[in-house]
Parts: sequence; C-alpha cells; structure tokens
Amino acid sequence: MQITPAELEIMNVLWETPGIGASEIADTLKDDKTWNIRTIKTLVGRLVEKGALTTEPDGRRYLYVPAIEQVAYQKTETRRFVDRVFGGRAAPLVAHLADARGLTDQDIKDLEDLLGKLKK
Amino acid sequence: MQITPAELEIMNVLWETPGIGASEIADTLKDDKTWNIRTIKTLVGRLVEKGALTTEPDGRRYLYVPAIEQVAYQKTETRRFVDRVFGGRAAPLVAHLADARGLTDQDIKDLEDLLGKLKK
DNA sequence: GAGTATCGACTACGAATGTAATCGAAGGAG
DNA sequence: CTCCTTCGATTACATTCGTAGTCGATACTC
Repeated sequence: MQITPAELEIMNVLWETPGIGASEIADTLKDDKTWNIRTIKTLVGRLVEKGALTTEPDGRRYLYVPAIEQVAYQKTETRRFVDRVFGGRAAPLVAHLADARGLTDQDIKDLEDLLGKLKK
Repeated sequence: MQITPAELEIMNVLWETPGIGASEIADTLKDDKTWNIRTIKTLVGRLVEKGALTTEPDGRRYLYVPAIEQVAYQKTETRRFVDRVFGGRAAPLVAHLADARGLTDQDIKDLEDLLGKLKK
C-alpha cells in the first residue's frame, strides 16, 4: 500500500490526533498548507480506499483513525529509502543525517545508547 | 529537480560507471530489471532534459555522465525523507535503520567513529 | 418552513510516471 | 548496393497524483 507525500500529511495529522473528522484535519493543517477542504476530503477518501484509514460514523460524518501504525510505516519506508538511495547500506546514511540536518546533542546521546545496545 | 525512482535506477548505474551508453546501461540492469531498451532510453532522455545527465558524443550515439554528484543527491533526498516521514527529527530514524536493515558490525563501528567526531 | 452551510460520493482534469512503439538516419553484414 | 540493426528523437498511452468542482441529502439558522 503506497502512501503519497500529500496523503502522508494527512496521516501525520491523524497519527498525532486519531479519531477526528475532515474539517478538524483541515483546521490542523491550515497553517502549513493552503489546501481546499475538498482536496483534504479527496486525500482522506483515497486513504480509506487504500485501507490506510478506518472510519467510524459520527452523526452524518465520519471520524478517521489510522489503520496502520506510524512506527510500522516508518520502518518499511526507511527500508525502501535506504534500498533506493543508498543501495541498502545504512551506515552512509547516518553521515548524511549528521551533515544535512544537524543532530542535536540529545540525538547523539540517544545514538550512543542505541549503539551500546546493538553491540551486545 | 526531481528524480523519480525509475530514473534513480539509471542514475545509480551511471554513478557507478559514468560515461557509458544506453545499451551498456541496459546490460548492467538486465539482471535486476525487465526493462525494454526503449524504456531505458526514455528514462535517460528525461534525465538529460532535467539536467541530471550530460551527454558526450561517441560516434553516432551518446555516452552519459551524471551532472550531479551522488553524495549531494543523497544529502538532499535524506533531508527531504527525514522531513516527510520523521518530522525532521533524525535520531528516531537510526533506530529504524538498526531494526529494519540490520546494521553490520562494521556499520556500528563506523557510527561510533562518526559519533566520536561529532561530539568534539 | 426556506435558505444556507456541510457531508460524503462521484467526477474532472492537467502533470508526472512507468512503460513502451514509431520513424528517419546511419552503420554493419553479406 | 541492399537488408537488417541500432541510434536518437518523437509520440503514445494507461495510471497515479495533486488539486479541486458538482450533486443530492442532511442539518442548522432564522
């Protein structure tokens, strides 16, 4: 199941706040996106078709809840990204992370902890 | 300049072996892809249009050379990926890398070296 | 109760993408 | 020289994606 970049914006809102309707999604996004409410409804509809969202009736409208977990999605997308862009080799990616985004001190500490665990 | 997944396969070949023609690209890819040579030529043509490849004449054909560096491409794509999927936070990605791809011992060692340098 | 705003369902439509086929010129095989 | 292959250039075409508009039904406003 492929989620496009525009659809992912919707998913990100719903992972943050599951169980809201289209108008609340629009409200959450209005500072970042200039999307028409129609556009949001189209994207939501496509996500429901794809099985990425489930619906629960709430009066005459629907509330939407992610049908897949964010961490699961992130894991598979990360794998695909590493395969496509880095030929499957993970380590060079981290050098880019440091360079491209700047890791915070906390990030570096987290990574050290993580590496400690991995070495075991 | 946006490079699509199919186009990226071509770029990966040419980053590995710059200065080859379409038929050599096809030959390199034939074990992984079932692409018709026409398809490859279309993709190469689009990459030239986009400015991602430069051409040099070789008799009545062209040899192709990447116009952008692989590391530069990787850096910008990594940034975009982290922004899209991880909201710009780099550290959680590494946990997925460890989990999803399995870092090799050598990877882990490389990361430790990298972190050592970052801490300074 | 009449007009208006909103909902979900369906439809629209141009650009990008994946996947080729056609065409005219140029080279190689015989 | 003639036929077949291959090249780049151009064209094709279904699907997906981004970005909405229309429509009939319902709910809210006065």
